[in-house]
Amino acid sequence: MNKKTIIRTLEKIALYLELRGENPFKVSAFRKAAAALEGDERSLAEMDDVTKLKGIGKGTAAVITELVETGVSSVLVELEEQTPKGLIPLMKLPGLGGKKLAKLYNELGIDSAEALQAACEEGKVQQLAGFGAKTEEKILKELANFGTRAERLPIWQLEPVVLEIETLLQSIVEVESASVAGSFRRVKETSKDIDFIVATSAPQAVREQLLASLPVLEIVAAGDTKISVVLDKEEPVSVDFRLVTLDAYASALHHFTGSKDHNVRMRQLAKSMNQKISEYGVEQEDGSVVTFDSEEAFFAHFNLPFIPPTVRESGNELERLEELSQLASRADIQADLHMHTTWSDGAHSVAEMGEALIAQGYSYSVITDHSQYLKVANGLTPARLQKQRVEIDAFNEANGQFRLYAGTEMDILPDGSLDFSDDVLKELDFVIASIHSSFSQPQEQIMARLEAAMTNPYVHMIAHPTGRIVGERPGYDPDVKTLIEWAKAYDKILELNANPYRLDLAVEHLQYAMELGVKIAINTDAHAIDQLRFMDLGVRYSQKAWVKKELIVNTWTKEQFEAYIRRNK
DNA sequence: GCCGTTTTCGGCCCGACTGTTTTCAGTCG
Repeated sequence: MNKKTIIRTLEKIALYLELRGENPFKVSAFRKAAAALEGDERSLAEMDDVTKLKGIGKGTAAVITELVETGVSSVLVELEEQTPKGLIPLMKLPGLGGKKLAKLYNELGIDSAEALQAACEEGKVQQLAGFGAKTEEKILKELANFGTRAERLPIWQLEPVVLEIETLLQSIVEVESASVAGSFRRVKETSKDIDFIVATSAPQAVREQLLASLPVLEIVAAGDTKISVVLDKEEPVSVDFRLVTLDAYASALHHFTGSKDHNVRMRQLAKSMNQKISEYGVEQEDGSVVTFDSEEAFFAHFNLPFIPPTVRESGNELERLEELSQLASRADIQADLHMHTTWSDGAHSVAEMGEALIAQGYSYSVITDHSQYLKVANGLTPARLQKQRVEIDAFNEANGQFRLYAGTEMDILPDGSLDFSDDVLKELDFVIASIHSSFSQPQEQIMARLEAAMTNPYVHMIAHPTGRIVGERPGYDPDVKTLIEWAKAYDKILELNANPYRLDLAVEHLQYAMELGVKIAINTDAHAIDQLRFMDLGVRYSQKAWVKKELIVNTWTKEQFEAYIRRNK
């Protein structure tokens, strides 16, 4: 019995209890037990006594033991027998929770979406106590687009929307301060909606301008402090705005950045100090409310260092405070080691990219256009590579301290050979190897290709090591653990590709890379100047895996970097 | 259901919004 199955079973039990209208604290006890298991890195076999974990007691431990010994949970089986299957998906219908669904089932026998629709159309629902005509109408409306809207959207779909809204907020004079919050600010790979915190003393004016300027598909709620809309984008995007006064801004930003578990931990901490955290500030024992100029000041109030949004997840981050200073921030980044120009499939010239890199504040970077195999991307032959080098040299002569290195993003071919000979590679400053073809090969073949790159003395880095697209495709299925072990053995760099389509390596793999002390490079893979902005996203994503600054190659100085790239020459 | 240096009962993070209510329950984040 694996741990994941046990975690899922506990969560299922919680869901069923919720559907029966059970005590919410009992429901959350099962979820907490699941979270406690998930948050512990040990395997089940390594734990001698699960009840030692905080959140697991007699009841949940009995479920776990039974699962380990028999493979089934009698508690869950019984719940499943007593609850109609059709009710489960209805939990996702906005506005309906366990209590209401329990009532609909108990009093009207509603056990499916179809039955619910029929009951609403017959006007039976509005006759129930606690329900009314509006509820019935809302249920019908939600049933109409039930299942048609994506539950969570990938970060690359949300990022441009966030940029657009940020620009709009900056143009509204009544907005004193504003920031995105929620899971997007924590750089989660997918989000259910986008949250914004807006400081203003004129909420009505801000509300009017937002509603007038945004492509609103639907207004879900529009109160004095909260506006909730669905925007008309490729996929409908839910956006929440919280309007607060400037003195409550830092507290609200913290509160709505979450995560939920992080907030719970913070509130418990406050409570132990006889204080109370709300989104408006921190209430003291005497009833007065302290507010803060910044999130830094908020954390300092509890004698904590600033905890970056990206690590505010399980609550365990409060146990890892001493590691926070080892995390990288955007200001630590000296270089971007992977990008394209008009020589292959990029939108800007070498000189234009160079200027933009200097404007980013970098002290060096590498131009890495595609290699000859990738014809669709106008990949470079050895001859064109030489011509490009002349252009790069000219740029360097004209630009003093900043150094642009000549590199390549070389394809690893389907047959396991590399796209350039060693004679070509050794002339280059920096060699990236990557896979862009034959994704569906069996794992052994993919690994043989990667091994060819790993063992070549002139290759420095493997780019986007799994080829995944966030929320779209899993990639080419390498044995990532082995790949990371090779990177350690052959002293190669693995990329954290910062493009929101990729975020590759993913957090779980970065964590293993950290265990082994493998070097990581955070690169934008920019095909145009405006994509250089993804560096910030990549750096913050690295924080989620607690990647150490010293292992991030592009935080190194130019001299350190040169020492590494010349090591085999 | 879980937890405990206010410890075996009584609380469990907190507040906004909505719709249903004449003071609150349910849902959501």
